Amino acid sequence: MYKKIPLDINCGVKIAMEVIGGKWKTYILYELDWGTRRPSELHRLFPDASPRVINQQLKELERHGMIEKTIYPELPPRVEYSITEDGGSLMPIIHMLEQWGYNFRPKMIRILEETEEE
Amino acid sequence: MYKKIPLDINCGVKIAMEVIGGKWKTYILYELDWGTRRPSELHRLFPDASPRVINQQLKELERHGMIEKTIYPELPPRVEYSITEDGGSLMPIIHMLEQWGYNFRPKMIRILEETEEE
DNA sequence: CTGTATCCTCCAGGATACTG
DNA sequence: CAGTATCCTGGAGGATACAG
Repeated sequence: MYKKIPLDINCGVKIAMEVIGGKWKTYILYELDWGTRRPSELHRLFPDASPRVINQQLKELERHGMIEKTIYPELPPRVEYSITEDGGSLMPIIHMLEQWGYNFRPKMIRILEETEEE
Repeated sequence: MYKKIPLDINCGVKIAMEVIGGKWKTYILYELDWGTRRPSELHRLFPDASPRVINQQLKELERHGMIEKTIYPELPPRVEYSITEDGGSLMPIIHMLEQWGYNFRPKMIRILEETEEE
């Protein structure tokens, strides 16, 4: 039976997955890799995700040191997120995943059609 | 609100994740990349997973064309799984994930300790 | 040995309402 | 604008029993 280990800390793949596995994390990293973004901008960029969830994912990415949060104590308060060096080291992997998935896309579409379990 | 799209078929990353995202899939691919394996061998290799779950993941990997199943109609029946060319094309990515995670491991351990939410 | 059918638990992620 | 607190639900994946 599976033991609820805090995380398979001995498995590199699992560690990486823990960091990028969140539903919106790769999108966020991809976006921040282009430049700094404010929370409200991100919320607008991902209208399919509720703001709460985006904030959640931002918090985790920040905790893992993939992104950085800068708070400008203005009125109203302004917040900006940017990618860190560690976060940047993730981009090559994300691009590989994207490329592979894109190449596989035609086959995936056929598979989904043929085994249609809609 | 998030629409239950059968899969973000337009996002390469999500397609790749769909294929390798299962809890035991990378382990299985990793193992089959070394050589052919019978189900019972895999069950023994991953004692923390119930056989049912392994079979599940095998089925999905097969459906996606990452592995191949060969049935020898003997008594008792013998079955062997092997990795396909498409499956093999996944290995570089898995190795990158593993490498990145392994490099990040020390930091991850520190993060887990400091923010201990056990 | 290989595989399916049942049942159940847990939690990521979604909706909503609210505070500063 | 930024952020938190509540509540809720679907589905991945776990245990177990059983069939070919």
